Amino acid sequence: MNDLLFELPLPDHFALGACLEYMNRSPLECLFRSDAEGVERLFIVEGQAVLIRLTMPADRPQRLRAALLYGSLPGEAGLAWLARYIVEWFDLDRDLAPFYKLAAEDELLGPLLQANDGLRIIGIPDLFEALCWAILGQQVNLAFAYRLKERLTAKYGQSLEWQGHTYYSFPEPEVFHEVSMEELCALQLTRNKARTVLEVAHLIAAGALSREELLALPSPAAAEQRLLQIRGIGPWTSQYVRMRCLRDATSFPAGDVGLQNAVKFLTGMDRKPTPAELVEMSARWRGWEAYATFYLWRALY
DNA sequence: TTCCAGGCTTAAC
DNA sequence: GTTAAGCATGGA
Repeated sequence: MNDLLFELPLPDHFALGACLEYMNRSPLECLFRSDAEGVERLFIVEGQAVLIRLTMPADRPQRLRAALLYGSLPGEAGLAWLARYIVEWFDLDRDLAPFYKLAAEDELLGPLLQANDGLRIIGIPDLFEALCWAILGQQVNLAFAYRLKERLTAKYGQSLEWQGHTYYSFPEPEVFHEVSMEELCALQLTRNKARTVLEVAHLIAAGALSREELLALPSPAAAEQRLLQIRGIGPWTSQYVRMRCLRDATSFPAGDVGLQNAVKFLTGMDRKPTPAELVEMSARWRGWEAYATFYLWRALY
């Protein structure tokens, strides 16, 4: 089966190849499977497992093609949901021209722009997944964060075997209703991570927290404040979620150690810049701080 | 063994 | 409001 589902028009300054290079950065990623030409992901659409592959068709290079590898054809609403997810995933609605104009003149970003031409911030459209990924990534190295996500996903998510590979979808928050801290700690989550994941799962499952609600707040800063009210969610996590889920291009995780290391490496400083120094530096990227961050991260891999 | 990793909370100033 | 210490875990 390889049915065309739909094709999405692509904006300027988009290159699937550059996005895939980012997505291929870790072999430990469990929520999609990517290669040099495309990416495959398992979705649960209207309760049905649907395995999708995204590519750029050679005959229509300005389009992103979604093909159905396995599962039943979703209905109209399901297809619209999928298309919206993909737009959010690759940030296709954004006009990147202003960022490219600004970054081309920038000492640090200029070279990164060329090396990653057409890269967009790869989003995490689902709020629960985004929060969990940020929580799991707090204060641990990325390899370990990927292992934690894989364990959480394998234990509580849905999966599909197809052509010798196992595809996973991230667990729904409702699944954690009866899950205990001890159960999550057995997966090597610290108590703080376990407690925060459960708290977030309960809030979302109860309807007390949602992406729509956060986006409806008067400002991204208000959304950040709402997230900060949750115990276990600090500045880094809320800024990270603003950046990768809420799609706020001005979010700037100045406390991020990866960002600090990238700037140290690119500037040749003999120490990591402080968060205050990074904030000061980010003035020249105003309006595009999140994109600057995402491109700077690329200097590390 | 020590230090670091895409931090957070709490307590003290 | 700012800073310091404690926390917990794997990787190099």
